[in-house]
Amino acid sequence: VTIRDVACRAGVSPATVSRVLNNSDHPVRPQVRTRVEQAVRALGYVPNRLARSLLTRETAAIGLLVPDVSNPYYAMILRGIEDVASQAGRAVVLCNTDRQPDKQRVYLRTLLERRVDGLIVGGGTVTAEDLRPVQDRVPVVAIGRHPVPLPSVRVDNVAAGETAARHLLALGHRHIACLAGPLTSTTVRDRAAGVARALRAVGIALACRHVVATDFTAPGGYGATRRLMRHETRPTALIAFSDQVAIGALRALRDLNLAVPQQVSLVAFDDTPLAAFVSPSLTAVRVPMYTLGLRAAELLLALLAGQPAASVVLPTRLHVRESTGPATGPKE
Amino acid sequence: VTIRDVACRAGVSPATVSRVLNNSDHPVRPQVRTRVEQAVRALGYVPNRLARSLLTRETAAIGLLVPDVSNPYYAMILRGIEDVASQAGRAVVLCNTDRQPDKQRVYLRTLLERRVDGLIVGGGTVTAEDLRPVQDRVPVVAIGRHPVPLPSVRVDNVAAGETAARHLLALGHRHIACLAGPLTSTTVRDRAAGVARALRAVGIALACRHVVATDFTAPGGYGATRRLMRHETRPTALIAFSDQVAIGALRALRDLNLAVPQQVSLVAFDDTPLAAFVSPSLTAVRVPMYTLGLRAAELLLALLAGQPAASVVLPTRLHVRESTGPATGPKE
DNA sequence: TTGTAGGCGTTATCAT
DNA sequence: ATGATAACGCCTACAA
Repeated sequence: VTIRDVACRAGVSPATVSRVLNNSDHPVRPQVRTRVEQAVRALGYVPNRLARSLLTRETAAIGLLVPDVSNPYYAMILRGIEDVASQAGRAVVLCNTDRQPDKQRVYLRTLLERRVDGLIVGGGTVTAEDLRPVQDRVPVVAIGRHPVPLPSVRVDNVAAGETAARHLLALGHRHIACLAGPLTSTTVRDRAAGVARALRAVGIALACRHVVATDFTAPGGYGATRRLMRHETRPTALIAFSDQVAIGALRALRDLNLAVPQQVSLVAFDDTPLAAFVSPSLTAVRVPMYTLGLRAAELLLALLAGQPAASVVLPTRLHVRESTGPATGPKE
Repeated sequence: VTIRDVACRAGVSPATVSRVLNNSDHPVRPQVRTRVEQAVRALGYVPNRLARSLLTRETAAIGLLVPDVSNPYYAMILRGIEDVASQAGRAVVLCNTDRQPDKQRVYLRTLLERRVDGLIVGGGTVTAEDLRPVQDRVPVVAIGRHPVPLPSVRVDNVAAGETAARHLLALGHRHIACLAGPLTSTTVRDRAAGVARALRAVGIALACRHVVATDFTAPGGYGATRRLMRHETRPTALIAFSDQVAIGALRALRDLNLAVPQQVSLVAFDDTPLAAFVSPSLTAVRVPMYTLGLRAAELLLALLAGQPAASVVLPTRLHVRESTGPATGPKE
């Protein structure tokens, strides 16, 4: 059932139906308008956006490329994006890349074929080469720092890393290690750089083996912690690059009979709702994930509206809770 | 740049280009084929799926309606769906309904306008009326039990509820309460029904005030637990309807100086990766969320391929960990 | 083996 | 105020 059928039934032309449906500013006699509306209802007519898009060259769809939505970090970002997109009448097409270059390429390609109006990329792992065929066709907004120059919404992860490290340094910790995420992630690298910088500022070097790569999961954090704590010179403080990793670390430390924070302090990143509820509650650097998505979507919409792109850097803040404490002062 | 431009540059007709691009079984001279391929590359031609879809009446897109992707439960489901969809060359359009009827209606409508090939609904909150205009246009698969008859993929939540309750009964618990989710969710109602049934079987009634509604979050679980434990007759065991809720409960119990499992036992639902890592680790009924999404997508693809729809019921299993123990036998 | 032409469902332009 | 007509970019009979 097409617009012609409706036109037929209402005894008008397709053009008129179109005008009624789109609340066009073109004048339509009220009589006719209601006749059309009745016909629409009677026939259960649902306009075909494909046909419309073909003509208008707008799909009202945006693509989202992230490593993995089952990671709460990206799930929250996605929620922020979808909220503003839907409010603007736009649909979100989701793609999970798992940080795999070939997946990324394929997804980017199909998103272009689908003629999304714009897209948002996260994870910091899309290359300039992947993006070249995309960038001059549709606006692209990045979440997080990307190797490619792109309008972006991000937090200053270097500063955040420094904040985490300084907190521990202030508590007297000198042996600090990182439970990082995938080392291909710019976010991970920036946080590690921040930690390293804060340590260097007080004359401490962050040894390579004190930055343990893992994935952003609790099991990953668990394994990384156990591996790390095997070393003869155990760190007295850990910085986990996500809440999930921190929760895994917490369990590993418990299994190793290391009390948190009495023997080992732990700082987490992200600060999802869980951080405040686990025991001990996690001292964490809050990253405003929902807002990250929200602002990214807003930025993209602005670009689509022809407005200038102003990259955004959102603030992070350290929330001190139970998982950090003074370096074993009493004993040593 | 359209297919005509490519045709032009390659010195052939659009039809030939189309045949090359779609690997049509229609014969094309190898020479010509490579000429076309070169032209495609030279021009950076990206086919327009909208135009294609308009003609073929297939968009290779599927819609997904869930309450909230930032809930790990749905995030995992989404991941499962997206994995099989992308493998089948299909895109997933995500919609967050927040269980709000009007949002659902709007989304269903726009998904129809976009001519998705089919859709998957989760959350058990879509009504028959909402679905009527949809169902006879595109195949719909449900995740979880729905008030509407629909091919579905689900777990037996009644049985799962029974399992959880029986575990506690076997440990000697007689005062059992539920930290439920939104009572509009069929999943929640089924689990509660299962618990009630198991209790009834041993002559215990599940009082209304022992089923506390909340949302599926840690703060929600925290608040619900505190409210519940104010009662003079405290339950000795709690059943939380998600891991998040359970983690909130764990914190509330700690704040109330109630030891888990010594004074209060706790069973969780879902069993996300976190469950095994928090302390005490959670005895939980595992719900295979990823598989739920996977199978739902497979079911939808089967329907789209014209194959018959066979609803699926996935098994759940109780994983006993640290959060449950015998009812205060020694003391009472 | 290749090309031509018609149409998928809309909207925009130009008449009326 | 309404209608006819021509695209939008592609696929697919059918013709050559």
